[in-house]
Amino acid sequence: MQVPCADCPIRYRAVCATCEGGDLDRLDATKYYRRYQAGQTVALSGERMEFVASVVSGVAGLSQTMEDGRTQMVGLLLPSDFLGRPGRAVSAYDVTALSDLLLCCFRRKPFEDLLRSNPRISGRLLDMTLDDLDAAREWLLLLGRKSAREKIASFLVILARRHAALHQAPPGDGIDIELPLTREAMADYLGLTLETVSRQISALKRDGVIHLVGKRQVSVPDFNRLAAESGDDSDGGLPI
Amino acid sequence: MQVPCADCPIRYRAVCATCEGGDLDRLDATKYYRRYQAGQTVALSGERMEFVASVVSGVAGLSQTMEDGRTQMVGLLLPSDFLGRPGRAVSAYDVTALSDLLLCCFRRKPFEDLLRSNPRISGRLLDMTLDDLDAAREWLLLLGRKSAREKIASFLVILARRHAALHQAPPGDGIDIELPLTREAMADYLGLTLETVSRQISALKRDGVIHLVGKRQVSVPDFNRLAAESGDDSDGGLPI
DNA sequence: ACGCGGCATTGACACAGGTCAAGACCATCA
DNA sequence: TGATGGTCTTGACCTGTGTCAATGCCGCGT
Repeated sequence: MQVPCADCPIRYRAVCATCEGGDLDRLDATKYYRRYQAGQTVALSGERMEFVASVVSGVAGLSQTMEDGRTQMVGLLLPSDFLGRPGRAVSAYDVTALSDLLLCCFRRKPFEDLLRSNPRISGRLLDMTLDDLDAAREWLLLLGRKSAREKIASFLVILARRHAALHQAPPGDGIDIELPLTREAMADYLGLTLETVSRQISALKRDGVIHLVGKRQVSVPDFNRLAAESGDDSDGGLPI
Repeated sequence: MQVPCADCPIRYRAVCATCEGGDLDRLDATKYYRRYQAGQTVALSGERMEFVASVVSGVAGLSQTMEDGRTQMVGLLLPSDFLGRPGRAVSAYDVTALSDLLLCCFRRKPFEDLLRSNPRISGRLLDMTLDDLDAAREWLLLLGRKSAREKIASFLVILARRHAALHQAPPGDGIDIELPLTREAMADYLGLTLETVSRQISALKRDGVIHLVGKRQVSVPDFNRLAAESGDDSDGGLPI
């Protein structure tokens, strides 16, 4: 049931991207897959997690919850993203499968050994972590300063960009974006309530910025228009 | 004018923490200091930065600005924190000295060589980056879900914790916290306006949670009370 | 001693987004 | 075919925080 690393869909974007030959064989030998259904819990904050993993397909969310129940999603893991912190077995977040999810897992110990012995992998992980940090900081701007409408537009832009990055094609007009999250999960991610998410999506639709196909798919007639609604610098940062 | 690494105040917390003997000599030989006055710009978003650095003393802020001028601080660099991204010379953020600032700098090239050749340093940097990521994610919760009052309290708690961590003593009652930021900088960091910051500080004072000594120093009669106001889990996460 | 400029505080008011509540839509299952 | 439960939408109202404006505080230079 396992795909050989050489044929893996995330081969060139995941932690293993820079591996070759022997290293890849080694990973191939120790990896194992895990599947989760939408809604299932992958790990709980404060509990041990015996593995680290790459997301092969599907979407996972990292979230934090306050004592009174308020919750904020603090990370969205899409295919090729890395889950878990080497050197710290206790999860700092609740990890949930937001859609059906396939993980490519490595037990901690062998993976940490590999990290220590192989600068290719540790370098790649450092780079991915720095990217995560940049993404988190972009999210700080979104949560701290953007209006609800801008938040929704930004979120759609990010989904489109990520989708495009994985398929190596720039996001253009007329693309369809699949929303892998419920309105509630979007609200958790965007620091809003689900009602506000719903209202703003309706407003963007009313204004012709997006069209809805069913409830979970949006099509974007004019990508630049959407990008403009997001409030970000139009020049759009670094190409990835 | 340079302190030898062996006597450096941030010796055991900075990127260089895990270095010894020859490595330390090598760093000692290539490092150089830079000083900035409060308010000075260290780097601008989109411009090249020729060095990476550790903060020796003082406070620096990373911030992002939207086209219409809204700004959000996305990182606060305190003594021992690392500034700059190895492998990417163009700064993604505006970097400002929030107080008088002393940086211990390394030119990019030699530092990147060292990173490649020395797993001690690259491992330490990975660990620090993962800590930064965790800190950023805590900040996401703060920006997305906390009330203005909780934001202020959380900020004070963090300053107290960081101060304590550097001096290896847990934050107790009766401590004084020096605010190294103007109300405006605090507002930028907390996703508020300076007026709201001012009002909430006044409210915390009125309620006896804090006392003000001048405008820039707060004393905390009951640390647990303050921590409770922050809305965080009381058990307070991992000890550092 | 005085006036100036930067910071901070406080008040009055407006408004974006939260809260509460009612219903619509739609797939599933008896 | 209708009942059920999950998801989403929409409306009416409320509240926390932003906005705008006035004033206070304090260190500094002359």
